[in-house]
Amino acid sequence: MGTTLPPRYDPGSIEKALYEEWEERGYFHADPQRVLEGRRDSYVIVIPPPNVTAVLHMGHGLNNTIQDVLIRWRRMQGREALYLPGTDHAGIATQNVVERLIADEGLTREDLGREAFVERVWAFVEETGSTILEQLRAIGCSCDWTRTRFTLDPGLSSAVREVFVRLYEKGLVYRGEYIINWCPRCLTALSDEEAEGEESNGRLVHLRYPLREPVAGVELPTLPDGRQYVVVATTRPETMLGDTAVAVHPEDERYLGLVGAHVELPLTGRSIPVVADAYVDPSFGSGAVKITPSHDPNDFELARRHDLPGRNVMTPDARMNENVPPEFQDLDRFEARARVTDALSKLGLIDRTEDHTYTIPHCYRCHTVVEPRVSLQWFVRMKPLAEPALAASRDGRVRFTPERHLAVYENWLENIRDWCISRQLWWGHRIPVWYCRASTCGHMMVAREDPDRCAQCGSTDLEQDQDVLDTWFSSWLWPFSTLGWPETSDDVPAFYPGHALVTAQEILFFWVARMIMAGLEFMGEVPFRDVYLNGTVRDMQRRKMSKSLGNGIDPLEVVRLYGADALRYTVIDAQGLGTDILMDPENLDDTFATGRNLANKVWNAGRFILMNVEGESVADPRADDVPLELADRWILSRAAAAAAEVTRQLEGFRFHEAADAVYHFFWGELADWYVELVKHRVRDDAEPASRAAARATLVAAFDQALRLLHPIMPFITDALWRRLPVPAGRTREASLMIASWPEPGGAPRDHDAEAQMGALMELIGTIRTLRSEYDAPPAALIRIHLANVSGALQAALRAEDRALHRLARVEQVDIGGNGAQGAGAHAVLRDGTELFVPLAGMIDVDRERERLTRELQRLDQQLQAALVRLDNQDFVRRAPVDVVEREREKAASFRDQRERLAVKLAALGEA
RNA sequence: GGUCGCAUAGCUCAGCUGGUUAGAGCGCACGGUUCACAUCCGUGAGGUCGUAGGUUCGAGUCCUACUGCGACCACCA
Repeated sequence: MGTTLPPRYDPGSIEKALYEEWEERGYFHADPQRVLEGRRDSYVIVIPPPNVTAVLHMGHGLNNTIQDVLIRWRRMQGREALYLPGTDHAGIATQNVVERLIADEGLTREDLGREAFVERVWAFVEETGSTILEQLRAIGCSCDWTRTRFTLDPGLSSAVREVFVRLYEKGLVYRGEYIINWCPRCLTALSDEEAEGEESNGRLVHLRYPLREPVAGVELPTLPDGRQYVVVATTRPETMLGDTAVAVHPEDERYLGLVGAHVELPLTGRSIPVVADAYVDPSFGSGAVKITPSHDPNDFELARRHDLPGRNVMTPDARMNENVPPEFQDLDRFEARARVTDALSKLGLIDRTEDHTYTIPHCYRCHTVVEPRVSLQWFVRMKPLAEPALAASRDGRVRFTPERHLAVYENWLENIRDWCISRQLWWGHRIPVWYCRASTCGHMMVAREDPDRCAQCGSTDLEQDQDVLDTWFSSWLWPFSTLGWPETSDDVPAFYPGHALVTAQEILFFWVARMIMAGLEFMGEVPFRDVYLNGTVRDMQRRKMSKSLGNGIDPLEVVRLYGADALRYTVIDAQGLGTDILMDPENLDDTFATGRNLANKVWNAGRFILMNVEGESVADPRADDVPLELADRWILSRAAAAAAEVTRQLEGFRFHEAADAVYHFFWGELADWYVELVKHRVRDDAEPASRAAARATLVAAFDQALRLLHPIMPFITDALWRRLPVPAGRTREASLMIASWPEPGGAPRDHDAEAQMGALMELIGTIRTLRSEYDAPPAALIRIHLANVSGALQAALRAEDRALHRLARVEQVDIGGNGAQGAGAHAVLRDGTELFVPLAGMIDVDRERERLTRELQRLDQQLQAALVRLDNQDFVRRAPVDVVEREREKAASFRDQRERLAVKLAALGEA
């Protein structure tokens, strides 16, 4: 003992060593045996695996802190808590990063070839891939690092294969030629979710398509050369080169005679038919639509219905191909757009052009405008998977917090479309499909193990499908693939299903919904009971933090400046239910003030307490022979209340409220009141029994506060907790991390003590207010008069007879009698106790008179309101008895107070 | 176009099952060197709870409409 703590908390000096110690002692490790043997219930959170190339940002900071709070809290509750870490190979994202790297060397991935390129990516991943996991340690995440997983690990890869094969065998995986979202820059297919709509300003160009031959009975405008024409509109004029029809609504009277006729497709000379289809909205534009089956999803569908051919006019990188007139060949699509418009204009075939705002899909990785493209891809049939997932949310097997996300989730599942899972990338899980290359065979094999010969013809000339799977095809298995599935293990039965899934709402569809589907399909159970969707971290202009905007906050910088605890507390305190979090990247001092200040306060309270309890043993305040005083009983009762409150809030994922509750107990009650109340009792010269009780209570209350705060601020709480003395005969864990959570109801409330201290605290507060209001010199001792003193206050004044003197500088208290005369300040406490402070020579009598007048008016209003209510027969008859009773008491008390006030006012007037 | 959400102090937000005088932090103002802490302590000002109706004995809380924001989804060329 004896080493005094420095007056300022220096997180840097304790965090790293503490973390290493926790890890070395195995506190992070979850043991399946303890669960399987029934000794403990599990509590499992799998991390949303960050991209392997990612660097920690505030979004991760918030997300992982929430997870760690839940994990640490449950661990303290005695659960076998597993926080399972890992990373995602992030197909396109990672491939793009490495492509950019080799571009600096003047190389493309084609230059390297597939094998060398993939090796290159592996090298990069091995070199940098643990960065983000290391950073999670810095913010205190208690992950079980012995179970760190990567989506491309052999085990997880075999899970991917198993799932692909099973779905194929069930007929839920199929291959087909469809129109899909294609990124012309990444040169791969994308799922619908990966194509993000972004609003942009374009032009809606109305084109004139001349009729091949005159049609009778249809009123159509004519060109100068006398030919009739129909007008069609498009935002992408270049696609007209791939038109294979024009469509009108079957009941559109304007065009009835036109169906079956042909128009000439300008610039190409091709002749294309007019078809009728209900998809066309007669009220939009001219009511006629150009049909480009190869470049528009709706047109693709319509063409299938009408057996129309497609005509692909673009290369994979979105340049015009050989299917267009020579003058447009090889032009980029946007360049072609301008040239086609020009050419049509010269021919007098542009009817008009208007500005148009519309939403077009962009690649979610590189933001290039997606080009719909017909190609041969692999898909998962989603309806059969979505139905059980819907049922699970409807019967409450999965709950969403905040609840409103449930509707979004269900809406998506109800309208689910098939999932395009093949990607024309090199980095990822290769599709486990082989094609026989023997000229007469061509057999396709879908296999768990790499085949060495064709199952049909025996040829060894096999070629594996060139494509890889969507990254999310491995992520959706994360809750069980990380536990070793499909191999049998102790981990699966011990830790599946898990409990909470904490993530950002952006990946509700990408990941959460699909995990629920996969869990139900392959494990027969939902992967977690609760889905908590945390808010988004934004800057003061509410913009999302991003690298490109440069408005991010580096969590490690915050840790360096204020410590991990300050970071954690700040984000947890800011995480209201369903709210975004606003932080100012320009002003870290203010942004993290809440957490930083609290850490400092905890540290200093710890200093004070340790300073006073060092060197001697302390008792357990609940032991029979400890003569607890009022303040002691009060703070112990408040500690019990805080435990109940914090627990309740955490159970409801109300992080802000949980943080607020600990904060209020710690700072507002323990530090501001209890510590001040007992300062004189812990001194060496204090009365020994009283001193012993105060020291015992101080230690017990601080212990409780540290436990409640530990999930949010693990470092500072453990560091201080370890130095607290242990009551004789008691033992304690080596770390707060594995100590027990104060269960609500574990200690009884003391309602008498709370009422008595409440009255005393209000009295002290009121005296302080009056002193401040009348500018009483801080050191000046005063005398007060009390009348109509409540029983609670009487008891409190007896028990804490020095509190008024110490906390409000009151040197004498006169109770009852008629000393309350002359000029002075008057106040009535909530329990009806009247306070009179004679401040002769110190107060402004006029001002006080004004104040009392205002007070009188206020009381009048309140009295009136109460009387009106009591006058209401319905209220009196129907409202609960205690409510009516309270109203009566209130009215009586208002009337009482009013009378007394009037007297005082009169007295003041005469003074 | 569809679905959902939000509107409470200067700012950011709590207010959970409708029930004492609607709260917190920050900011602001005033005062404070008492041996835990100025990253602190004490005190204060500041609210017709978006608008209009309704339900109820009672509404910040429930219902309806309106206004203003926002999110997600969507095939109007």
